[in-house]
Amino acid sequence: MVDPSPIHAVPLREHVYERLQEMLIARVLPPGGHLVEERLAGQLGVSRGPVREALQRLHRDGWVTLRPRYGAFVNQPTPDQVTEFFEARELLESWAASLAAQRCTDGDGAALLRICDEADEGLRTGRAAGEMAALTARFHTTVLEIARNHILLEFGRQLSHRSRWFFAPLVSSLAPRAWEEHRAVAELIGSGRADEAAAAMRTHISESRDAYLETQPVAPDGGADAAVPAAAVPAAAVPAAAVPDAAVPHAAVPDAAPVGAGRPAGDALPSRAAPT
Amino acid sequence: MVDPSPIHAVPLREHVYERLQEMLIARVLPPGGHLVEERLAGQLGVSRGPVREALQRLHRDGWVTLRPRYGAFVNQPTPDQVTEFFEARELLESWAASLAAQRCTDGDGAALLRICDEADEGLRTGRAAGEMAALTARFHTTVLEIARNHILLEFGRQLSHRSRWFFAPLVSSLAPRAWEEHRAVAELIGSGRADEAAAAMRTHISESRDAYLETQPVAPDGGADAAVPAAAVPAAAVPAAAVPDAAVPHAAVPDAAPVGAGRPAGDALPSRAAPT
DNA sequence: GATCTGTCTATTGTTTACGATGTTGTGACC
DNA sequence: GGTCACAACATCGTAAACAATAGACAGATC
Repeated sequence: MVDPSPIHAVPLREHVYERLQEMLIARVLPPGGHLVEERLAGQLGVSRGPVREALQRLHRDGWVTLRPRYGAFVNQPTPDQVTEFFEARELLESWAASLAAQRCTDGDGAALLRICDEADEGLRTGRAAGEMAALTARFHTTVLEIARNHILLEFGRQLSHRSRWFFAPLVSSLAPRAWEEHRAVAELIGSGRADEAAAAMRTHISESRDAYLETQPVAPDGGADAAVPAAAVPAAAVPAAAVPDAAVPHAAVPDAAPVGAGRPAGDALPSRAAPT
Repeated sequence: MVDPSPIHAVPLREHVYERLQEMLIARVLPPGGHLVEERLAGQLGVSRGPVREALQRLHRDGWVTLRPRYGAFVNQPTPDQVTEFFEARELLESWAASLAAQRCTDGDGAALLRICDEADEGLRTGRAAGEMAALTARFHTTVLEIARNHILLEFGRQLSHRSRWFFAPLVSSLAPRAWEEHRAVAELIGSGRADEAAAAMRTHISESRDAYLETQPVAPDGGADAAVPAAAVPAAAVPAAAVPDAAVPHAAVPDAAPVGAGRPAGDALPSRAAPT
């Protein structure tokens, strides 16, 4: 079962973690679904060890719930979680914008604007939604990097991933507006106007939250309720959308290609968004 | 070798994680030291599995550095890390104080003040430094809880633990002053004055940083994790540039009592500080 | 003497197998 | 209908083994 390609520069658990993240974002692993170590291990072509470790990290990062002796279940955002998520983002990122404005070099500012340019180009040419989402993630991560605080960066990265998860079904709908706001933030950061940059970022995230809440009905809190009304869900697919959270004892999970199946480093996965 | 007590409500890795944290705070595992899975497993009376998982979590929480095929090394705070740490704390906790002031119930306010009372009592009677540190942690965690944002709470908890680690050697010296400030914050939160509470908390943490820097000489830079080159290169992997240099290849680590040796739940460890 | 090279050792990364334990759901029974 | 025993399932932990590799060390070469 050892895969023939000898390149294992990074531990398997990392690959598994990323693969599972992709599957969660793509809703291949639907909210409420039960993640069984052995089944995942079989699907990914590894043993249970790395899967266990990846699941624990997914748990710490808020993707799944680990019930001590029973298993891992895919989280689905409750209204409270959505509120808290955007609140945290608003805090962290507006502060990051402020710090970034104070610590921004010419190169940093240029890098931010380059991302905006690339996004504009992408919007004109109608690039894939996944790529645009990756660009968005890169913009926000870059702001965090310019702020030059590794703790903040780490926290922000966690939030950024979850953001991709939330927005996966409707990512394209709000892109043009968002990128106007991104550019405004970038210019304020580049010119060192800290307070204005922070305010702009706060507004941006606040609007992004409103857009999310208008478009995306959140699951009712308690969880006993099944059948999320698929009404307002845009045509953006969502394969197994209405999943009853409680009681999906054996949610059938489609197969997936084994991990680490020979591929040196580039790892041509559909969307590799998390930058750096 | 199976431990005779049958009560394993929580996974062993949790116990191991907490035990290792204690050992790190107590400097039983000294900064720069090499943590060898098998040795720790032997010392704690468990197998390698739970130790691996605990080490990975310690890595993710910033306690140790994990070098892919070589091992786990205890971090030691560099000046930059100290700066970033207090910066992050100042942000998170002042924000939390503001939110807490807006969302504080009568019971919440009373709980905060009760902690302050207990601390005053402890200061008068000269209670152990470890207990006072635990009280401090509890105060800050309680503020985060009153803010009612689980993401913020989780981030704050991570910072709080590291705080105990930083301050372990000098925890008693700044206690009385700190508790005056704590009480001031508590009263502002209790009376709902958000902006003032935030400012007070910011001041408190800022002073706490100054006290730390005056007393504690920080190690010269070049320590733990790699330096992120901020923006510019999005794809570059940057595999841990600056190595721990300190080079304590086989730091002798004293023995420790096995984990989970009997004891149902109360777990009478010397200082059980992390509240909830 | 300094540098390069090859070997050796220690430790991690991963797999496999097994037993113990806790959770959940089910069906018998009252 | 409600309660209890039981079986199925999945995790949790242990143990043992092996491959791969990073680092240390000794030896050869310049």
